Amino acid sequence: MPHSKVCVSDNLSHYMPLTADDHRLLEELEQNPRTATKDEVLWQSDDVPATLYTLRSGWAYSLHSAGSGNEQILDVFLPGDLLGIRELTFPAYATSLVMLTDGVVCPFPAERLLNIFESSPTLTLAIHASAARQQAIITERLVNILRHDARSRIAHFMLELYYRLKRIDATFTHDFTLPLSQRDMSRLLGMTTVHISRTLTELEREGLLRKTRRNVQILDLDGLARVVSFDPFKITDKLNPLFKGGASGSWTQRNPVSSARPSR
Amino acid sequence: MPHSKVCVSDNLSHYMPLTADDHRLLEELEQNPRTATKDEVLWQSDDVPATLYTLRSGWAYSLHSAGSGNEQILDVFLPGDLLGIRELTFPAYATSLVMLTDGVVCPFPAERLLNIFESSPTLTLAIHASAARQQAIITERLVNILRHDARSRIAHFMLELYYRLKRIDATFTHDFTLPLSQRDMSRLLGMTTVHISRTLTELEREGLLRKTRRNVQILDLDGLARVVSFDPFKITDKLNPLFKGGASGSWTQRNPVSSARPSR
DNA sequence: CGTACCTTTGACGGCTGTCAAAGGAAGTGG
DNA sequence: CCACTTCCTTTGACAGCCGTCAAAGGTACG
Repeated sequence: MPHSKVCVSDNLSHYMPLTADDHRLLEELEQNPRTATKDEVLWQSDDVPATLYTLRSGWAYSLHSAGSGNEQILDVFLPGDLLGIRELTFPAYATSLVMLTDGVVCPFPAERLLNIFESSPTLTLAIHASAARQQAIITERLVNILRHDARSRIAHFMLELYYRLKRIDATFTHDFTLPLSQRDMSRLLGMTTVHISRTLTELEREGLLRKTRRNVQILDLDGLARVVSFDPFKITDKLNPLFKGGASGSWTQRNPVSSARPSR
Repeated sequence: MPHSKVCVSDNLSHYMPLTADDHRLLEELEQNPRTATKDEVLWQSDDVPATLYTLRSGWAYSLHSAGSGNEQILDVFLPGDLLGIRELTFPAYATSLVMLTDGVVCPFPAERLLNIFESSPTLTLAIHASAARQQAIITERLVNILRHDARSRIAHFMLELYYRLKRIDATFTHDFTLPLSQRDMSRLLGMTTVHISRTLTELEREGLLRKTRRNVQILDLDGLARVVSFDPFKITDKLNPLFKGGASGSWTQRNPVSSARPSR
């Protein structure tokens, strides 16, 4: 297993302190863990969203298919992520969800999430903060893709993963498992596998990054950051100070704005 | 004024029936309308999100800036849209919001939205459905950009606008005002203005589309749809049948799943 | 040990960016 | 109403990044 187990509580408590009740509500979501095998499809395009998942261990991705051979990976999900919120309100999924490695997922009915919305404003806010970060990751990646060349695209994605993994894994180093093939990366970054290969070779020749079949070594973090400015603040755990201390009750009495974004 | 006034009630009631109380809550958001002039900046990157807006009339866009001359337009907002939800939970905006035309906006404090979340589950759901569609528009556009050439990018964007405008404007025809310059389109679609110009000329020569300085004529809707398959269902007003009839109360008793997505 | 998939490398072509220049449209001030 | 400025649009020449096609070697798995 590439990474240890992370539960949704661990993830959401990054955003704000959760009460014992909140933790209990989240544990209820994870009462039915089951193993999932690499390449297993948790849902497909056109399915009606009814079951959500938490990802306890392993990696997964969402795949947007349009015509034959025209596939785009949208999300890469890591342990602790909540799967399916983005498309919950639609009458049909626009993407499929596929396991990238073996792992453990916890399916739960969508209604349970709605019960949380009714019973805990704090958890509701934390879940929406989490969903907003998932969207921000996509947005940052795709903005970068639109405006930079192959070298920058790959550097940006590696920095994204670096910061996301460091957040969930205390034992994390600059040498980590990456269960994505070059074909996966091509479908994520909008390039051909041929060009992915060429560019990885170039990055290694420059001493920035070394990718083997299932590992990545970040050789020069600052060098990568010079290639492309990835701003980890864009997917920060920090909340809008309006919401400091959680949501319930005191929404109308505004908290003092203790710290705006530190100027860079 | 390019388009008539549309209020948030009109927008959100597309998703589900709203009660009189819901309409009243939404009207409270729009108690302070004010005019906004073209190029006016409603917020900037790094501001702390505290005030949200509804867009009553006129167009606006959100702009992601990274370094000098490196700007990307993320959203194009039309009358009736709610501005700022996407970044509400972040400690700082990642984008600026700029008026594309003169218009009328209604600022309201973020706390008011949170009060809605507490008092109306139905409205909460409608607002999140709306936010999810805003995200889906970005996702569809950027997936298309990654996988298609300039002709398809422009065709896709025009079809997106066509369906979005038809939704809010009953008097809408195939000949409509488009307050976007070619420079704006270049920042939206990730191309240079030079290539936008070339490609528009090509599309007109093919009899698909004619763009003048501030108008667009869709000459051949089916022809455009053959260039790139834009699927209006991906940004549909239809809700997940789980939520039919609104949110309150009956969440735990699942409604019968009346109709899955019609097969195409 | 054989098969399927992944990765690497080379040659070639095309789409799109860059650079440059000129014409047109809109707004401003006299 | 007319100069003047500024921004937008168009067109051409050229270069470069990246896709396509092809083939070969490597790795994992049964």
